[in-house]
Amino acid sequence: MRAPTPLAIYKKLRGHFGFLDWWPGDTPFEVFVGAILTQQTTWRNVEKAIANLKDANCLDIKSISGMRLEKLESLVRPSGYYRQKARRLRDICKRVVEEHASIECLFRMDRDQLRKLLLSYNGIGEETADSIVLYAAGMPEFVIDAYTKRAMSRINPAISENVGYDELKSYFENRLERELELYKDFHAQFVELGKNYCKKKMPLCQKCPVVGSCAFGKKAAK
DNA sequence: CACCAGGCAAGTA
DNA sequence: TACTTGCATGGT
Repeated sequence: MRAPTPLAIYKKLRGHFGFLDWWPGDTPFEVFVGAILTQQTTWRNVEKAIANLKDANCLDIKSISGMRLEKLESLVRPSGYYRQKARRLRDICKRVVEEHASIECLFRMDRDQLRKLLLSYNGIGEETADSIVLYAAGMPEFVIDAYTKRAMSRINPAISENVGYDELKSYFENRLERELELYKDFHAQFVELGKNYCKKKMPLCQKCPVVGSCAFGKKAAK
């Protein structure tokens, strides 16, 4: 049994979970902030932080870039690592305001240039940069995260859970059409799969919707 | 109680 | 280059 192709995996997930209207945010800036705050944290906690920023009427780049650090810390506290995140978020917003005036201007950049610029900010790594490019700027950039690595390592024995970020990203991009809605929904499907069927404590994905093609599941079923 | 969540950057060898 | 460590709240 050969490992399923990315498109075959997507079709199975899509059939199981349906289309996921994922990471909606009222504005691109809200998505941008959410992408940074959600690092190594549950979305539930990020929602609290975002709600705090909204309640304080501060969910805009000017407010955050000029805010006192202690105030921003108190607002984003529920998202965890709050001191690091507050400082990094503020510094990133400051740089965007100073060097690009607005998020809208930033997002008018070429896709590769935007990604490189985002990576140059302290606090934005590969996954966050790609998430921002894909969901906030709306450009097709495939996102890899811990769930994607874990799920793929179980679905395809040739892929290690410790696979490099760029390596796995290229694996998908080389086998899929570069299409915005596909990239957005595929990543959402992987997160849904991860949360429901592919957690660390669930080494055998018996109920996994991709189980028919999952080597790990078949091995366990024997 | 222990363990984990949609990472990142700085430090070490 | 490749590993290790600190960061922190909130849910199960």
